[in-house]
Amino acid sequence: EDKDPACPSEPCPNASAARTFDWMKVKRNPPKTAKVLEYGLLGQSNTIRTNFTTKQLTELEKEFHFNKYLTRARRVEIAATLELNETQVKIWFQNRRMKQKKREKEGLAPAAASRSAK
Amino acid sequence: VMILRSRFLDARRKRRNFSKQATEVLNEYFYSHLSNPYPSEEAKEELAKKGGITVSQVSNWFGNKRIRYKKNMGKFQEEANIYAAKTAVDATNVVAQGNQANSPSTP
DNA sequence: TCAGCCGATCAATCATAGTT
DNA sequence: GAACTATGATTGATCGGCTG
Repeated sequence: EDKDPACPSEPCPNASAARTFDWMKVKRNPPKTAKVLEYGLLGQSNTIRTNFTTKQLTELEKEFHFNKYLTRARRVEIAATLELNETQVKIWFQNRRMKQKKREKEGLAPAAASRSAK
Repeated sequence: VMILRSRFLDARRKRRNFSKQATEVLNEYFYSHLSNPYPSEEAKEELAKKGGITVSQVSNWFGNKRIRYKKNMGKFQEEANIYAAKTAVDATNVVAQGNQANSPSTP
């Protein structure tokens, strides 16, 4: 069985095997969280994912238990207290809510789960 | 500012590799839909059922697979060929168009 | 017109399981 | 058994669509 002649060189746009489809080219914009802080050491933007400290996470989690949704005022408050952007706080709550939903959904259907008895 | 990599507390991360069966089902879908490997919620449920895993695990698998595949396509060529031979439905462009009565080559 | 939310996904990273 | 690789899960952040 012969598939295709495989293309030696070049971006052969018609190879049944290894074609590059659009989804493979998708590129996300780097996080805007790149702060150039005080120092002018810019150059490469800190396109790094912010690592929240345990303290920040603890506070956020605490707040989440109190309110699943934040008001503008509360968000400003928390952001200031934890030294985060309002956006970061907003996004954190959004992600947290999704996580919560996922948890509930999963923890509520373990039903039959027995593959092969080992 | 040092480490703080206190990622501890995550004892939950007790990973277990999927069964051969699950991996088989997932890869079959992935490679037979290589032009658009984004299963719908229904498809995910179907795959989850066939593979004996959860829908979330199916989502995680596809997420990881897509990223890793495009990161290093060459590394998956062999695997692609293996599964490509198994199920070939997908054609260049996704599909759809209203016909739904017969599938050309499918037992 | 526009900011916040949802749902899905990305992308980097963690921690472990499997190989060499 | 260390060193390296394969892989499942987690998560801050992005994308597109919908809505008040």
